[in-house]
Amino acid sequence: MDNMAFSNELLNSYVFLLKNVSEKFDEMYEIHLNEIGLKSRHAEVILVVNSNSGISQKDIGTAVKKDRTTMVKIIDELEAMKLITRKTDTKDRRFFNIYLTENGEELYKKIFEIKQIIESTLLAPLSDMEKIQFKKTLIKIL
Amino acid sequence: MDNMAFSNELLNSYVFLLKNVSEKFDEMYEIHLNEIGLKSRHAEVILVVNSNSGISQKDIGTAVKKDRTTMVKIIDELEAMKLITRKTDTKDRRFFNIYLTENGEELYKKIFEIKQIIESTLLAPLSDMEKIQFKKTLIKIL
DNA sequence: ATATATAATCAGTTTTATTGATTATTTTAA
DNA sequence: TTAAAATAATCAATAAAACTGATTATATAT
Repeated sequence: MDNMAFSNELLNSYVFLLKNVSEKFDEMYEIHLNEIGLKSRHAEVILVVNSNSGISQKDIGTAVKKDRTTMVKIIDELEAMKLITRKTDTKDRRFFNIYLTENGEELYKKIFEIKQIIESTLLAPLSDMEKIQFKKTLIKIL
Repeated sequence: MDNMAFSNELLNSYVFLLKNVSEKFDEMYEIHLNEIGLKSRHAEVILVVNSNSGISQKDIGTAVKKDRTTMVKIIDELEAMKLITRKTDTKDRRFFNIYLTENGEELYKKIFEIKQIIESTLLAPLSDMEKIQFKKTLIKIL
């Protein structure tokens, strides 16, 4: 392309800006996750299970916006990696309760560190005030 | 899930907030695009071609982060919809120059309107000052 | 002239997620 | 209390999107 920089029209569009900023975070996130042998869909589930120990597959799916059959696959993968365990719910045996293993908890900590690194790297151009305002604005939109 | 609202930990993470805000925009964008028979990967290309008339398939690919073979497919689809045309570059016949048809230009206008609607809807909770600051911050991060 | 490089294309594959049917279990309602 | 309806997880088949690697046509460099 003659001009690889972003065009004025695009720089003027919130949809475009958000998409690109979000992708920038995602790309960096993915690179760091690959280094610890994870894909982002695994990390995502580990984060959810960490803050909702014993959650069901279905509810993890709701949280990460994946359907029930996709969750079976992802949970299978995480179980094969020994990062989570399925335990049949004693009150309702249709459910599995999902828990992090010790390895899973350690990996959670690493994922958390990665998040911190990415945020401090990519938000470096902002002042502290700007960072706080940025977060407030994002929460307002959500 | 017991508590479907977002957890404090997640609300405190820029990665998470950005991802979710960006998804919120995407979802609404997709709904509106479906109404005019487009997928977001088509709209994306129409926007690029609109502001870079005659651009090559490869360079569109660079702009929308898709590889050469994927671009062949998407351009084929857009051509079948009569929204763009391929014309062999007279200076270097390895290239196709891609142009919007009249239909394509009309659809571009609709896509632009959709963007405006989405932005004014989703950014409604923000004050004018906040909107301006938000855009400045996004540009700084990019 | 010959070798190298590049844009577009095609066939085949991979990845990710979906649909629809099935099993096991629980809840509802007659 | 028992038969019907509902629900969580699973499985097989399929779909959608993108990629890999080989091929063709053309252009550039030595």
